[in-house]
Amino acid sequence: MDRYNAREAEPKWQAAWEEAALFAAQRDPARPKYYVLEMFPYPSGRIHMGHVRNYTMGDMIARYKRARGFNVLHPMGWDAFGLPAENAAIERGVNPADWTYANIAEMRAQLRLMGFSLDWSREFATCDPAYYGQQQALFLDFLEAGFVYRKASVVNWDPVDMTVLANEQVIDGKGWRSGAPVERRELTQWFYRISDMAETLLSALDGLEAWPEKVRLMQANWIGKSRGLQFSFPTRNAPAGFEEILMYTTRPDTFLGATFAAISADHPLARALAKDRADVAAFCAACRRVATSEEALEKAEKVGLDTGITVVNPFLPNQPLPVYIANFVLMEYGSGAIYGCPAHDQRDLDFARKYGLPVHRVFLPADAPEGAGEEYLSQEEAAFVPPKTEPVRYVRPLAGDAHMTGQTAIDAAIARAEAEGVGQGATQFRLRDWGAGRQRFWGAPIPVVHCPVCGIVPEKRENLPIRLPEDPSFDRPGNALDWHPSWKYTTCPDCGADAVRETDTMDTFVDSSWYFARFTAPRAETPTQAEDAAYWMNVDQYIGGIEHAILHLLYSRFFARAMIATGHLPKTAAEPFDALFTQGMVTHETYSTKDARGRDVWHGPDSIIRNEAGARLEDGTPVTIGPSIKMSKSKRNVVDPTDIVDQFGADTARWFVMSDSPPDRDVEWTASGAEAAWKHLQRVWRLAQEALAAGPGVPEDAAPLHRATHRAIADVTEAIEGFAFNKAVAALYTLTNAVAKSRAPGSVRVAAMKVMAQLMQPMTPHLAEELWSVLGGAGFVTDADWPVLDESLLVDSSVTLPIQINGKRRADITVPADAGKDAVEQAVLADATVQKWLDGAAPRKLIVVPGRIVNVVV
RNA sequence: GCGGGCGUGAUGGAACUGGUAGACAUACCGGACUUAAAAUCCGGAGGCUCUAACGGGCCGUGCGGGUUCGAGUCCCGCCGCCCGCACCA
Repeated sequence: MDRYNAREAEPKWQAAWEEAALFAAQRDPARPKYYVLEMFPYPSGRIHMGHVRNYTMGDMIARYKRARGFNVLHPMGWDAFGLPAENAAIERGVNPADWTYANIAEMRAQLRLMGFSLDWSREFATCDPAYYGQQQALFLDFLEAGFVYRKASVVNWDPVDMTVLANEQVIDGKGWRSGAPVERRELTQWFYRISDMAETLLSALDGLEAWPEKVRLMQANWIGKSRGLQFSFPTRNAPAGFEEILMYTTRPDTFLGATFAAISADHPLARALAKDRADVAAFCAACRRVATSEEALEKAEKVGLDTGITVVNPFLPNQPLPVYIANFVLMEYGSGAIYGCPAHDQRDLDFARKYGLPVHRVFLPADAPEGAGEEYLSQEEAAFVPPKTEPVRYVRPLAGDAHMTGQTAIDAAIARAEAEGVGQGATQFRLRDWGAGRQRFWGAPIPVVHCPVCGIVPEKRENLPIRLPEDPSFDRPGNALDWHPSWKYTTCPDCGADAVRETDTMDTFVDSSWYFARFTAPRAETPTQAEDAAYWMNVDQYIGGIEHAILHLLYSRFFARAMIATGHLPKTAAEPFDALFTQGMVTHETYSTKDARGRDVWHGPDSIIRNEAGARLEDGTPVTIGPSIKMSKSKRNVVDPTDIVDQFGADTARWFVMSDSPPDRDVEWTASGAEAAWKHLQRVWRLAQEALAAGPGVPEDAAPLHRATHRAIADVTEAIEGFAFNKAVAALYTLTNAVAKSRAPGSVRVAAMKVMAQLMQPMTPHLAEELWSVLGGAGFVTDADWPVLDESLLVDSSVTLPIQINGKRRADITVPADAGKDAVEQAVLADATVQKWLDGAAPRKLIVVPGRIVNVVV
């Protein structure tokens, strides 16, 4: 009997689908649409197993929905701007565009081998001028509508590479590439006004019911809403212009526990003082030397400098508070100034003890005994920070009773402060505006011109796209657009004077913030096309990695709203992704040996001989087997999907990554697992051949196979709908076993195998086509309707009920499925095992759950 | 520190709103076929224990308690692991 030959069948069916243009989506208002999208890849050069898993999930949904009669849009493109292309240019002297497009060609070919049902006619790369030109048009509309603006801000600056660094690119205070100490610089930069939408972006999260709770929480935390009191304290001894300091607190109930105030080193008052006082200047400079990364901040000791200035708390006029400049106060949050309440904040307490400041208690645990120690903390005590919802006993209440919860006290404190004109309730967000300019070459140029006469002037729309030059050079650090001999020199679109282009390019997150909308009309002369956007939006199912839970998804939600406001999307697209699924990673064991100096040397799976006893290199050197972790080049625990396709075919890889592990968890790639998947597909193929060759068989055996087939239809359908692909695979194994055991007539087995082909089509489409074809199915199985479930076949005529005695299973009983409670009770009481346990007595209790279980209490 | 999630055989995992724990698979063991191996097919299997056998018994979902006729599932208290966020005032 012939084996199933994936190497021949897969290209054959891919070509046939292509020929029939099965996956080219056409707008068709008569049919319900379904838009399924996987996060598009960065063209790094090769696809990896993570891609295979991600796109197989999307393909399963796309193929399943198509079979259910939906008009499916399932596009693919390339998130093609970014630093790796520039690094390749610097290291190897290649042109970033050439490098990128070569990678795209390579990866496109690899993706096509997988047989995904993608509409390749909609493909684009974000580095295509046709794409980023429309992005520039969007930018101009956003600028006009006020969604984009310029402001000065403090950034991490690498003085060697001459570029701004993201916090993630600062390692131990040094630039990740240059190793130079990072400076904090104030630069004028482009920003998206996302913070104005903080409230909307937060409250709309509630409506995203088909998003993982985890992602919604992460976004909510990132937006970081807090309710508190904003107020000013009058100053003494402060320079002119600083008669008061604006502050913010979320715990105004601790107002009377304030014993000091602190401002950021970047606070205007600190800067003013630094001009005249060397000690202040030196201290502030030292604070700034610490990079803004969280890691660096956490390690830094909390230090402060007494300015000699004091502020007066209007509720404690006789206790002026010293004002410190402190390294832990952030200018970016609130107003850059705080008061310290050491008794109820550990950080403030550490600071107070270090500088010998008083520690005044505001409240005690509700059940604390009255008496000594009520007003001041002893030296050993930690700060008392109970949840706001917990009732406590106030010894220094600003307003309200002695006994109340923190929240009640906060509300009362705000009310009193407002009534006395001392401050007002205010909401703060952690979310800051999105700095969207990068001093890099390989990004979409920001389409504005700096004119010495007119200032910042938007480029004329008819001049878009503003293309990147095709001949950049990377022989010196910094932004190649800046060094280009001619590119930036232009004339002012308004007055015609000599002017220079903006050389900042857009953050690559901009590119990915609207590509899903562009896919609905990828060749339109405007960013989107109204009918297409109205028909295809929203994305019904979005699938990608959890690593994009915050930035990409938040920026996309912002962009969708800004695009609605500027007329590029229908109002219904404010939340562009109806459902989100975050898939787990593909992991693999790691293999290491030690070199002469005792350092780890990593080995790839294909250089290892692995058996039960362990692992060794081909020359016999024993190898240490490490835990299964995400496939990565540095640990070399990578399996190339193309190798698997060569060896077993795409269907095997697809089947394997859907098996065993739930899609939101990690799946461990193993050689034996891949082989087992391949064997299973071969087995299915063999069963089809056997079914075709089978004779009349045993007619009585037709019914069980018929039932097993419909059980599989029910289970696979439910599993796919519920994103439980591992259970869909399990249900198909069960059906396979049923066919293998069946002695039903050949025609019945052929019918079962045709259903098998239909149910396997979303996972292993090539094998499914081959089966469908030899079994005599009409047309493509890819184009066939989903099999129709006959629910009556799911019900058995009799059921076996377990019998528990005192909650322990002791026996079982088979009764007609429609047997009434009385009939079941009688049958149970007649059962030999039950009679043995009852020993002649009547049961104390008899619980019958129809169709489920019986419990006898003796 | 804050927030979230998870602990089930050798392994990945399954178990609907409390109702036969371990589906399905991997690895493993035994058998058939074969000169042999591979492939394939058939069978076994949570642990302990009693029995010559057929069949029983006890224990068992991280640990300890609770609710219930009945708990992997619900409640309380611990332990461990993973992930995200964090000088956020």
